[in-house]
Amino acid sequence: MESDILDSHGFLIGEELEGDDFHYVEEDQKNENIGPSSIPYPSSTGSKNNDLIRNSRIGELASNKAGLQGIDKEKVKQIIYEASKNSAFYLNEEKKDEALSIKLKQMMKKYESLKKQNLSTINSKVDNLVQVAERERDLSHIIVHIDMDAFYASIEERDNPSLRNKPMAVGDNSMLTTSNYEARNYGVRSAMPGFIAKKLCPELIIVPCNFDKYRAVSKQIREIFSRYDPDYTPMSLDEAYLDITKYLDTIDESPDNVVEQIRREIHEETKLTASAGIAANKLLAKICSDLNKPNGQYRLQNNVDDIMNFIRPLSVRKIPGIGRVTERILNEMDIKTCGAILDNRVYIHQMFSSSSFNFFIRAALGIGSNIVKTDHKRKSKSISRTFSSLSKPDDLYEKLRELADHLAADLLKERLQGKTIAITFKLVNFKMITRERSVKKYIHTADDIYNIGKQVIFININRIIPLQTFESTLITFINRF
DNA sequence: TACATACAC
DNA sequence: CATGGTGTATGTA
Repeated sequence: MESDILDSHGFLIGEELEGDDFHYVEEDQKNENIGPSSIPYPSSTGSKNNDLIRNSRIGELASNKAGLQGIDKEKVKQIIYEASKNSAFYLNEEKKDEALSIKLKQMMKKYESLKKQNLSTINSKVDNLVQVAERERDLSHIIVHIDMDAFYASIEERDNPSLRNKPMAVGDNSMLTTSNYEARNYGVRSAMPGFIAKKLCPELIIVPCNFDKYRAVSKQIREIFSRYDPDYTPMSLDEAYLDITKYLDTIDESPDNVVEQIRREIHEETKLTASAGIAANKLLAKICSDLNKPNGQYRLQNNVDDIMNFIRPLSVRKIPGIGRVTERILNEMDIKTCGAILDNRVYIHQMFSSSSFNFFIRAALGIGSNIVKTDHKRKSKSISRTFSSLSKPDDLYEKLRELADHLAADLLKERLQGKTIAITFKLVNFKMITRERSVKKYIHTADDIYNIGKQVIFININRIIPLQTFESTLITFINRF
């Protein structure tokens, strides 16, 4: 996706928030995670409605660059706010935001006191840790990240020409998974409810998901990937990492030309476009693949100076693993770019866990993994469905039955078994509660899942979840292995 | 182990 | 007439 506020390198600073396509990932999820998860932040001022619009998921939906042929950003925000403000969903977002603000405020208290201290004794220790990270830098591989452009939407347009050049999205009235570029001009984005999108763009055409088709196309592009790296890592149906180092040894071509060729083959064989990033590791390749979207590629040379010049002005939000919340925390400390992470490394060190510190520092140095493998061991299997409020426990058990049957069937396909069953209740107010139970022996049958799940539900209906709220709307079973 | 949060897609 | 589903990592108790 094209950026609007560019610095000398063409990188986006500050603004951003285009958020990529949002895809259901039904298979081959290789989420190699990364970032700091729950950060022990405490703190902030009870921010109000306006802040919520700015900070929450709802605000995030509005903050992209709408406004070419459609409406401007303020208008988009306003429409989303009007459509959301009285909903249970919005209320829950507001609550979550308040909690976050309190934590942020406490964090800031700590930060302010740190700023008054003399931290010079810690300096050398921190610099040492930076040196340790620097020694991990490996510039010997050429890693490619390939990302299909508006994947689901492009497939639907390809197969139905009447959809072309019109604002269109894939999904349904309650949730969109992808929108095409015309729709994005109206502020219509993935992860936006269809009914809100329609308010932003009344002409919007919403096409239902067709996963079988997307999977088939995914298989096609993966076959192409395997020609260049048999050990490529698929991250989702439309995205993958390749290590083309070995391939380059067999041929007298530049990395850029090879990637052009991959993208050309994708286009010839699927009539779809892809974008790509080429760099020394997965972190950098991923960031690069976003820079010349759609239908473009970006090469970052395997050279420390180039990498540092590239990463220094980059908004922290561009780092995979730094999301809305972490960005907010960093911004609160006046850290907006990767360069600022390095400049404030001592504060980062004192404010965060060591694993978070290590993550931030490596990201800011442009250091990341360059291991690209196909094999992957799954750690959990889950199934979840949202349904309208239920009033009787028996209704809940019935849902449990259905989901347990499905889950067991899926487990059988992969010959999986596990020892932990977790159930997530989504209450009518959108609050999520999870309760789990581990057992001694491995289980995999629908009956076992059902029976354990039923106990978990039974206990919590009577004790933790008040009868009223157990008009919950969702159940998830998670099986850990 | 149990639960919550953050993140990606 | 209304805001999804699957998976991973991490912090805290």
